This record gives sequence, C-alpha cells and structure tokens, in this order.
Amino acid sequence: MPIRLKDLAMKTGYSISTISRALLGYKDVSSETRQKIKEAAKKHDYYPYQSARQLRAGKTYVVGFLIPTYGMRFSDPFFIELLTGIGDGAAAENYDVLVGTSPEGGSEIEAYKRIVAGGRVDGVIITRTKKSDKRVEYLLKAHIPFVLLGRTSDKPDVAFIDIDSKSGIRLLTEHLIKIGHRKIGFITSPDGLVFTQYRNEGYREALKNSGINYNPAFIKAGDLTQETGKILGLELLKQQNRPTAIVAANDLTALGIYSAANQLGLKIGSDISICGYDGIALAENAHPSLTTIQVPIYEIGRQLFDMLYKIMNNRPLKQRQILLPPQPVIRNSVGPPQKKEKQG
Amino acid sequence: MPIRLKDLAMKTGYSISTISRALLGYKDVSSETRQKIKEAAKKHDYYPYQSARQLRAGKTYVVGFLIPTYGMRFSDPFFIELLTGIGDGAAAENYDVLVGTSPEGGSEIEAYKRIVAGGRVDGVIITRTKKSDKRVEYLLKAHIPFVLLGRTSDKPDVAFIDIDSKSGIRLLTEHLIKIGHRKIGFITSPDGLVFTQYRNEGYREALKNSGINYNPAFIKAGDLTQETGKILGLELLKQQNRPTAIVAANDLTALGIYSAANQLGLKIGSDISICGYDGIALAENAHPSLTTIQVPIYEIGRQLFDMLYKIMNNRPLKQRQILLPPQPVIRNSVGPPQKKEKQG
DNA sequence: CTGTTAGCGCCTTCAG
DNA sequence: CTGAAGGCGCTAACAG
Repeated sequence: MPIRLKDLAMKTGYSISTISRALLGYKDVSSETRQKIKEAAKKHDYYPYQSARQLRAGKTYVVGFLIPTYGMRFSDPFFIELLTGIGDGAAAENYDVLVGTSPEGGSEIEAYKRIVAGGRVDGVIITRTKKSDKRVEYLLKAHIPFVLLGRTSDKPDVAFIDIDSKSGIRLLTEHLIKIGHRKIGFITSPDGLVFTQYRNEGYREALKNSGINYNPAFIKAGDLTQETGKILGLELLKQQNRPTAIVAANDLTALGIYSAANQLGLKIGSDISICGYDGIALAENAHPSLTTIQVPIYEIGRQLFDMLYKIMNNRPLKQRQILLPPQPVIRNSVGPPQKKEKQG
Repeated sequence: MPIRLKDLAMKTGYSISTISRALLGYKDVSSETRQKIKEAAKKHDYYPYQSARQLRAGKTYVVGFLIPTYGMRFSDPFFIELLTGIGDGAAAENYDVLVGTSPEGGSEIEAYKRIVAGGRVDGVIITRTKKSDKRVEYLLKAHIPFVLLGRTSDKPDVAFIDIDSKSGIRLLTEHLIKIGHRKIGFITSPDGLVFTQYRNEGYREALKNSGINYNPAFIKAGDLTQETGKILGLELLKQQNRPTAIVAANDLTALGIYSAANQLGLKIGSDISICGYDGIALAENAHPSLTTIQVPIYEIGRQLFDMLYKIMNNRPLKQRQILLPPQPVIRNSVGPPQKKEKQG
C-alpha cells in the first residue's frame, strides 16, 4: 500500500494540510517542520496520488498520443523515436504520456473522444495530419490544447511543427537531376495526408524547373510501409523503360525499394539511385547508406511536447508554427545514372 | 467543456445518481428513463470524467509500459509492434496505456516509483528482464500487478510470457551446422539481460552437441542495436580466420551485420550466413530476407495485457507462465559455406 | 505558522 | 423506482 498524506500526518503528528503545503514548498510553514516533513515523505516514498490531485486541479498532467496504425504489423521506427522524444520532454515536466492505438478510419474520432471528453489528458499530439482533419476539428470544438506534427490545410491558426517537405523532396529530386538523372520515379504517400501534397509538389516542381516531363508511369502511391515500397519498387523497376532513380516518401518505403532493386540484381547507387525521407537510424546503417532528408525526430518530439506544455499552461509561445528547413543527407544510395542507360 | 453528470441532470430533469445508475445499466431504474438518459448521454457525447471515477474506484484503468531506451536514438521497431498489441488489448477492455521512457540505470526505479506509488496505473508490463530485476523486486513490494515479457531468475512465481530463446538460438545454430558451417560467430546481447544467458546457452549447446570448439574470438557482446551490429560484425568478419556464419541476438543486430558484410563485399547467404531473432517486419523485407526466430510480437502484446487484466481484476488465469516454442524461419540469408573457405 | 473545512465528479449505500 | 448524502485524496481558502 502506498503512503498517503493521511499516513504522513499520523507519523509526523502534523495535520494533512500542513504536510501538503510543506511538500509543495509553501513559505508559510517553518523551515524546520518542512524539513522534518520532507524527510518523512522521502523516507516513506510518498508520491501524491494522481487521481485525487487530478480531480482537485482539474488537470491530469497527461498528454495523449495516438499512434496511427495501419493494420497490426505497424512498425515504423519513426514513431518510437518520436515517442521517446515526447516521453522525455514530458518526464522533464512531470507529465505522463498516454498512448493509444487508433485504427485509422471510422473509430479514430471515437478514440479521441474517449480520451479527451473522458478528461484523460490535458492535451494531445497529432501526427500524419490530413487535409481537413476530423481530429483537428474535434479538438478545436472540445477546446483542448493540441499540437500537430505536420500542417493542416483549412485551420490557419493551429500550432504545429513541420518540415518543409516540399523543398525537401524538391532538393532530393534536383540533386538527382543535377547528377544526370532524367527518369526519376516517385513512390508517394497516401492521398489524404497533408504532406503527400507537399511532397508531390516538390517532386513536380523539380522536374518542371528542369524541363523534364511528368511521366505518370513513374509515379506510384504507397502507404509508407516497407512492404509496399518493395511491391511498388518492383512495379517501377520491371518496366521496359524504367527509372534510373526513385524518390520515396519515407525511408521505410525506400528500404522496400532496396529489396526490389536487390531482387532484380540492380546495384543501388549506380544501376538505380534511391532516396528516402525521415532519416531513421536504419537509413544510415543500410547498405548502401540511404540518401534522405534528415528529420530530427527525437528533438521534434521534445519540442512538440514543449509547445503543448506551454499552450496547456498558458505560457508564452515564441512560435506557434514552426516550419523547419529540410536537411538533405547525400549518401551512397545515389550516384550518376549508368552510361549504358538511355536517358530521356 | 465536456459534459458531466450534473449537466445531464439539468437537461433531463433526473438526479445525478439516477443518471449514473442508468448509464451503468443498473436494473433499478425504469427502462423508459434509462432509455431517455442514454439517449441524452449519447447526444451530448458524455464520457465519465476519469479522475473522479478513478478516485472513487481506487483504480485508474491504466497500465504502465516503460520503454527501455538506450540513449536517444532508440528505435527498435519491436517495441512499436509490442505496444500496438498492448494498446489494442487495452482498448478492448477500456483501459489506457501509459508509456514512459526510462533511462536505463539509476533513475529507472525512480520512474517506476513515480508511476506506481503515484497511483498512476493499476498494473505494469515489463520487458527486457534482468537476472535479479530491481523493478520486479519493487513491484512485488508495492503489491501492484505486473507481467513480464521474459523470465527473471530469482522470483519463481511471477507471471510472464517468454519465448524459449535458448532453444531458438540452438535451432538456428544447429541449422547452420547442419548445412556445413563450423565457424559460427555470435553477437549476443548485454550481459545483465535474462535472455542473454539463454541465448548464449543455446549457442554453446549447439556447438557442443556437434563437437565444435567454442572460440571466444567468434563471440561479441552487443547492445541490440543495428549500429553495434555493424561495428561488431566488421570486427568478426575482418579477422583472418573469419566465421562463415553469424548468429545475432536480435534482428536489428543482424541487419547491422548485413551492412558490415556488404561493406566488405561479402555476399550474404553464400559468403556469409546471418541469422537474427525477433521476426520484425524489416527482417522479412530485408535483402536477402533474414533467417530468424519469428516472434508473434503483436499477439504477445495482446496476451500480456490480457494476463495483466486478469490479474488486476482477480480473474482466473489459465497459465501464469507461458513459455512459447521458438519458430525458426529459414530464409535466404543463410546457405552452405563456400567451398573455397577452409572449415575448422 | 498551523489546523479546520470545503469541494473537485463520480459511484454507492441508504431513505423514501 | 428515484433522490439525497457521503467519501475517495488532495489542495487552497479561511480561521486562529
């Protein structure tokens, strides 16, 4: 049985409220008693009972984070890194993180309602924003603080952090063009996601700026998983007139393309160039190491919590909307196209 | 502002307690009123306020799960899959999952105390058990329900699920021996972890049964990360008399060895055979696909929650200790040793 | 400087 | 069948 204020009162002889104030560091309790009380608390491993504190304060000191799972075998390491950042940020302020798994689609909002209307959290962190995001609408209506990883189109004022992924994909694509590629494939992300639009634009812009025609046969829409990256990579690379380079919407997809290329006996970095996006640890350690946009995932996690913390506690926020510049990391997965390939 | 019982009372004209009982399905309220009340509740999106419910019930309906992070760039997809399983299991019973990030070592117990003694959770799920696990000791002392993923040596009665990884590693090693390997390296996991001991034993047993000498130069202790797998893989493979096969303590390490092998120009599956352990999605999609022990991670997550749920609610538990048989999956990352290699 | 008191929202006796 | 009342543990306003 954990110790409660009542128990400390018994043991020290002080009243419950004196104990409470002493532990909270109020100045209207003599330093001597405070000392004694704090010692007793430490000795008996006292930790305030959260449910009571929450009820009293009308706050939970918990933030919610729903993992956007696609089916059971969801395993994008991106989210563990992000979660670690969020968790460490939260721990630093004595907050906890409530993690939910929300099946994409129908019951997703229901999961948010349960968490939010049930008063389980003081704020929410949302990822993989959609163009007009039902979750954002709901959270605005519920007047609960939230921050987004990624923008959302129709609500101009919401707090977010995002990477300028339009520029990111454009930079990668431009790099490929610069080193000689003309036939550049693109495996993009699901249609509803906001960043899909940006990444698509970045790709098209790079082509356009270089006067390369947009070839629909070189574009596939994936679901950000490695498995799909492999399947679509095979589709792209088995074409007669196949691309000499492929840009993927995330690293996991890119690693899927690795498998496809390997399976077809194409040497990555020379026969076929491949770029990803995210900069997960696997990207660096892949062979060859993956060219990608290095997203500081852990730091973004911390910063997301930090913004949310300030919003929840009405602290001033320097910037409500942060758009980070993309950081391309050129590694060995890209190289000039093979001479024997016909360009066009 | 979310709706509370008081609000429903105002709107329907019934008293708070009648509303409460109606929503909880008590039979001592007329079906007509119950109907009306339930409709009103649904219409206004009523969800009981957790803090109050928790305080009243002395329960939180929350389970805790601390991710064992090693430094910031922790990103083993194993844990996302596990977390998804736990989360889905919890959601099915209307429980939530509190995820903490615990820096391994000093403050780890402190993190548990905060969660447990602070009454933030009703139960805890522990992974990566250690030989004599301080966390287990604490949780036993605190009388809070918990389940382990992995065994622990000194407490015979605790509830756990584990894979028989001794047999698992033995089977993989035996397979390698069967197809002709004699020089088999092993990159194991950190010393303190319980499963390290089992996996080491499995490796040694396989060698011993085949009369192969244990060669310390073929053994390295890693930390289960890909990065270390690469580093240690290079160490193993750069030796004059290098192994023709390497068994890794987990898939991530094995993928690190992939990088090492690729870097050295060794063809995986012929020049060098590699085995992992866990069966993460990346293993299947790697190139070549990774031979491993397929651990049903998601299902184990669900089952862990299920066991914990039953313990927390004093339901009968069929089995308190579950030791699953290992399921080897032989894929293309292993093959017979090259003839030109000298065996010995 | 310290103790008494009230109340957060919910559930559950107990009265009626 | 329904309403009133108490109390979970904590904090903060108010007395003394």
